[in-house]
Amino acid sequence: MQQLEQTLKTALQAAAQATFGQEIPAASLVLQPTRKDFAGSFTLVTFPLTKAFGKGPEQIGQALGEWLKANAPAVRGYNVVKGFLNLEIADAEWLKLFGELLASPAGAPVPTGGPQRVVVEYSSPNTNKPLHLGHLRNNFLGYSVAEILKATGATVTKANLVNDRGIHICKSMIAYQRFGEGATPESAGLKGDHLAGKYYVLFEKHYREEIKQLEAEGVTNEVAKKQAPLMLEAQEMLQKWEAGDEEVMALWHRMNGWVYDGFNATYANIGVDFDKFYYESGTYLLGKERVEEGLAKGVFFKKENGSVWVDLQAEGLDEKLLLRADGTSVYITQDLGTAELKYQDFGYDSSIYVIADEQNYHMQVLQATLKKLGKPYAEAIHHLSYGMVDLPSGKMKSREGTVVDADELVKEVEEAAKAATLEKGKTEGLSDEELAQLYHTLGVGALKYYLLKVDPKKRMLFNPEESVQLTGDTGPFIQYSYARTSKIQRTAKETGVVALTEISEISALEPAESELIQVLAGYANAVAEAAKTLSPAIIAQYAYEVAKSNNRFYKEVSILKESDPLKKSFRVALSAKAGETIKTTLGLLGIEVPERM
RNA sequence: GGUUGUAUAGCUCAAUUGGAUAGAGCAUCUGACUACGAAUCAGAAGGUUUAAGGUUCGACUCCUUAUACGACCA
Repeated sequence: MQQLEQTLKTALQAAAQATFGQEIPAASLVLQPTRKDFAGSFTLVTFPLTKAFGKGPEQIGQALGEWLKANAPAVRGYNVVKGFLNLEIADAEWLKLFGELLASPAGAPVPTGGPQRVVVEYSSPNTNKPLHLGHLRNNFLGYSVAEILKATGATVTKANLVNDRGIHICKSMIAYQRFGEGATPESAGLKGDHLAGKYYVLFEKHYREEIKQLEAEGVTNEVAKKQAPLMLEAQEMLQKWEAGDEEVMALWHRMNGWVYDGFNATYANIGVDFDKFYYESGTYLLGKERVEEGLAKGVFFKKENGSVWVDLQAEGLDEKLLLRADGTSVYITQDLGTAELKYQDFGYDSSIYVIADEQNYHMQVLQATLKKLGKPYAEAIHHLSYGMVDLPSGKMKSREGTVVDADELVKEVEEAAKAATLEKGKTEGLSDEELAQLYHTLGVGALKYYLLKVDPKKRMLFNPEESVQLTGDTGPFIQYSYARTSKIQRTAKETGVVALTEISEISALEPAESELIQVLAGYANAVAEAAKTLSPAIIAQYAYEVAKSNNRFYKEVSILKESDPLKKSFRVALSAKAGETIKTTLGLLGIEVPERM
């Protein structure tokens, strides 16, 4: 694509010189793909040239187009609609472009001049409850953004900061001590994260009852919340934890171990991975050191009660608490430590935090605070802020039992894929393991595509019925398009058809062919744009576009039934390239492709 | 109260960053399988882009004000 666009731009400059004796300013020399309803493949907008050239937009378009048609071999024809010059490209140019595509291997890096060493932090779960739908959007986004950045040639580290300490963990532990009766994941027949989550819910339930009880005795709600025995116990446990109490630590290790086993199973199931785990329990002390450093430098200050604050009013933010009066840390304390650890470990020039948009303010504070400390990595911090996932019934609330559990959801989409596959009845000869793998590929593919196709920064609605849809703008639609190309390649191999490598002998192209080539050539653009904006949605849209174009090509021209052997092997090659592009593009979203479905 | 985000077809989302007649999918209607795989393709219908002003050759996009919903900070 780069080369063809360059050819056209050079030709346009020559045309402008020849007809108007002037250059087209670089800012105006932007070619955009021609809209569907008009003839042509590339469009130059001529409105901006009217002043410089002293002519009307249509006159300019006519003059440039006429010159190009006569003098530029790449341009086969043109048409002018108002201020738009649409250029039709000669088949030979499309073939040359296809030759370039064939020469560049699948997944070749797309250099963008963006950051080279990147840390993407995502997932970052709490160890007191299992993953839910909201985490899925986070995990899919983080994984995908990391893959997209890798595709630009960057060295990317996927990091997971586990929130493994704090009062919420103690709540689960207290409830387990009281009601657990020594249960283990094995004895309970539950994944470890679900087991821990069960006790967290139990804590909340009994805690609410205690509050009610106290209120009945005439205590105000506010006081009751603080004085409920369960809460006092939990706080006592937190202090013991900070003091390193042996018994508490043993229980903490034991329960967290269960939870990690559960998380790892979920991660494996949804196909995300990490290069590095950080634990809040291992970073909050370093964070406290940074607070001390800030005090020593005089950029933080202490209030009379001993709490430590940073004043960010000059940055348009407020005063922010960094350390409580009793010396215990708050959320941001450990963030200061973690940022530094990550920098020590990986020396990033970009550090991406995949965190929901409710933390926008928090992330601004973190960055501003690091700047105050004069940390060189403060500028490298980027918050990939994404919107919440809503359910048709409203917001997810664990307290009201309206959470969608991640493991459950995956099971459901697999079931839907299974039902649809059995109905189609096209999978004869596949083993049970292969079938299970297929249902998983399709189900998770549908789910990932559904969550990733929406612009990350937008709040989105999760419709359970739509998420398991397999037709239309969905993951399986694109996977199906791939499966067809795969079948073509298998049959071609069996019948001894060899994909063309020397394209110069092909003469005329069908519209569906040149269009597909143009779409395939857009891969680099899509990756560059997605990397710049940290938006997998752009990749999802591109994948959909490729699949559509590939389907049209499949429908409109014969591939294996073509009688001309040269054309046949050209089309086999084009189909193969389309399949390959779909595979690498979906790969950037963490979606796999089936050879059959 | 302060800061901030969002508002596009019945529903869920796009719109190449200021360009053409605002596009897809779902749902509705019509057509195409003795055709390389119909999980597909072709088509119809569906819009005062929340409202009112402004900027200019040109606005869903930028500016002002208002309204609605959300998030965060006291």
